[in-house]
Amino acid sequence: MIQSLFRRINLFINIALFLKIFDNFINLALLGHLMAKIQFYPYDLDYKEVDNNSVVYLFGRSSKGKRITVIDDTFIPYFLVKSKQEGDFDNLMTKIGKLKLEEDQKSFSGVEKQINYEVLKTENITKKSSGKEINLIKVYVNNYKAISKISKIVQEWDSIKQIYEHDIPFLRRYLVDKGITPITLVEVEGEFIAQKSRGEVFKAKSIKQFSEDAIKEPRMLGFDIETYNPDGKAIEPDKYPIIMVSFYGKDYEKVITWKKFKTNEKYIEFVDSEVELIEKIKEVIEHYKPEALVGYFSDGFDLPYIETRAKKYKIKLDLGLDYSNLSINGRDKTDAKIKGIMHLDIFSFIRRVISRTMKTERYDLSSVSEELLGEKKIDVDLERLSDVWDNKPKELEIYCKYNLKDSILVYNLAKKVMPNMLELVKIVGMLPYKVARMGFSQLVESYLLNQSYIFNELIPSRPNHEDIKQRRMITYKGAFVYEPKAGMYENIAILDYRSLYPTIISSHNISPETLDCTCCGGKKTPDEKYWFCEKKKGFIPLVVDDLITRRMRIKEMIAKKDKKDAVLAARSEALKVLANSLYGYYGFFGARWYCMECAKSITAWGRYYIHNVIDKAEKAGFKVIYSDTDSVFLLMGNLNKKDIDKFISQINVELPGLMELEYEGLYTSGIFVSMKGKETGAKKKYAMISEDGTLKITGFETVRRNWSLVAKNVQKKILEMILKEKDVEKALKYVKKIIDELRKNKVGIEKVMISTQLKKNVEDYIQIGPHVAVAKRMKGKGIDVGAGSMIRYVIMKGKGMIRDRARMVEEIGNEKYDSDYYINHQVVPAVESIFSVFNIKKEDIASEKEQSGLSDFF
DNA sequence: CATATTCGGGG
DNA sequence: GTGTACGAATATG
Repeated sequence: MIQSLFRRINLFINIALFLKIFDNFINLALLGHLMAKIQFYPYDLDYKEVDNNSVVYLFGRSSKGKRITVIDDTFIPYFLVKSKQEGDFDNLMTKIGKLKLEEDQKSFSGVEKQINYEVLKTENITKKSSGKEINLIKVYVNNYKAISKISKIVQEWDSIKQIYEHDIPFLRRYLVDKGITPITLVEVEGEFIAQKSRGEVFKAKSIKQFSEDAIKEPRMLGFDIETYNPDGKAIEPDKYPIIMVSFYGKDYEKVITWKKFKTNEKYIEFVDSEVELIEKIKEVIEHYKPEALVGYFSDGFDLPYIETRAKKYKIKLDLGLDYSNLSINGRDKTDAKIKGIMHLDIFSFIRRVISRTMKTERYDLSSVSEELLGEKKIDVDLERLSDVWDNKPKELEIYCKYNLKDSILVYNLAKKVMPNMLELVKIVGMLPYKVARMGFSQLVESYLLNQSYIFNELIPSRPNHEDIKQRRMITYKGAFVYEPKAGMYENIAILDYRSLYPTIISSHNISPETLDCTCCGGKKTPDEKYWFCEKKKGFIPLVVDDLITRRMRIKEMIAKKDKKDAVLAARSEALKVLANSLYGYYGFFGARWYCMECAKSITAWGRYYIHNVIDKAEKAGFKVIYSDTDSVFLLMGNLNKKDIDKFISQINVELPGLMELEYEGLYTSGIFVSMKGKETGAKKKYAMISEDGTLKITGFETVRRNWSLVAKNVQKKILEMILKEKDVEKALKYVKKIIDELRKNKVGIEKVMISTQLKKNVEDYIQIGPHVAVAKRMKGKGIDVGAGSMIRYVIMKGKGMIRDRARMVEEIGNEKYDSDYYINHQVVPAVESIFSVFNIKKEDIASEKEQSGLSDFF
């Protein structure tokens, strides 16, 4: 019955498709093969080999707002060759020009197909390399696969020094050489053709960038699935079905589920089975026509899950604009692609790019939404979902709400970070789909590839495995961190260097080709034996200069506006991120422009400049209490803001180029704690309170998962009491009160519960921790737990090892939790380093007696 | 203490 | 994607 229904639906789709093609034919007839000129915003690209040719497909929005696929087969791939002797060029070019390879390839049907790889033509060109103009042979080949095939042969010849630019990703090469920036307006000449596709298809004769005008508000659709997942176990798409899916877009909200219950919610739609639910997913995407499909961890969860389920039912997920299937790539399934639709996993982008400006330590949808949108997920007990699904469908409505809310959050997050993503796309010139998944090193490299073409710089090759292995072993001295003296301080001014490393690269001309130049013996790097050219600006310093000055211009524009401009702010942020990443890129083992000497020199100069400020600050009468990389913490003492300003300008006159020391702010008080069991102050662990009363906590592990809530809360509370109210006595009393409540078992179970995730199956553990012991017992009771299960347990009173006293919350009954454990292993360790600053020992914190001589401590 | 593994995110 | 994330944190030898 259902089968025949599907056949009917399929037939219907096929008829619709036929009509569409027919419609295109009519268009074609009307056009009469007339060449047309159109403009569109490409937002996704793909390439294929057709008849031994490399063909590029550009998917985008036409200037009329419709979906369009532009086919371009005019680009000829190439690589570069450097010969050993320049005199031999003509002979060599002729020899290379004759290269041709044939290869038989078996196709699906077993028919052998012949593939040709051949050199189409050769050219003599020049490029800059290591600061010099060099002559190269540009070898054009018939398709992109031929690059690796033919370059490998050429590389072996005696007359060849080296091959270059044979390892540039094809689409990257295409975009750079054609001068096309994704998402901005591109002009194409050609004609509309009939081809199976969602939207129009246009065959290009020529293509060029038209303007910097960028696509406005991509049409987005947020989505999220819920799956049947008994016992909160590791996720198993092979075993359990998808039970719900939600979508949220502009004027669109929907939840689809296949268990019926009574509801008045209009957004809930019922189907009869998981099969129908998957078909419905396809239908929604077909009708909504999103340009961007956005999910949260959808690369690693939603889309792979949907794909696995669809495969089980033999449903084709031909969602691409060209009806190609959804493809899940990457060893760890971390890349889900739909051709012609930007699938954006917003989690990936936020964690990689946005995270550096965020406070949250966890990147789950709820924490991220709370920080960026000011709202959380709906709080439901997901562990019950499978039970409700089986036994109490009446209660499913709240789960539908929960499901929809996730899509709403994802949609709003995507909207929020879209300016950042699109600005990065424009600057680095890479596709949104890619940018959303790139780390800093890749973003930087993408930008450098673009800039190389503009500056006519030869692109260095990727390192091979051996290089990477060696590079990984190299370590070098990093930034300077001052060892603070533990204690509480008042009136602290923080000064820092604005963009320290980028301005060092620029001011000291730190670049691979300016390193140890032969034209001038420049100033030697402190602590090192290198120097950098003082006559000719290097490629990367030029790029950094450009990034810094562009950002300054944008900041001026922002200052002139009275309203907050999200796009300008995003552009400024993107430029800053790229400039800041160049230092790390020099030292990154996978980098094309890897330069360990450069990275070393940057940190060496950094140490030099920060020491310089420390020394001069002390001479000027400030007491330095802390310093890390690019910042110094000064005690104001008898000095005031004017003295600070004077000091800063005194430093700044002497700084070269774009380097600048800035005033970060004044903090009314701050606390530095000592290292565990040691006298010395801990680096990177302090808490400060600024003039406006905001608390800044750095390095304290207040947010770690396997701490009980009571310990986390106490730590934060007492930092506030000490810094805000400057009342150590109150803080101590507070801790004692909590300890007393623990002793009397008055603190609620939810606050002493500890959550730890099982990393593997219970049987596989050799070391039995408390959470494993609990899991074992759960198994004994027939509760199915395994790798991935979150075990929540409480340590109970009694004798013996801690693991034998761990109980799951449901087991507790009238028993009491072990107060001593929570006092001595949770609360006291969380606060002892803070109190030891005031000479209060842990015995004093935990002692049952009311502290008699508290005043002794002050 | 060095090396191997696993985790995140998702239900 | 001219392919095979990544960097931190934890577990094991």
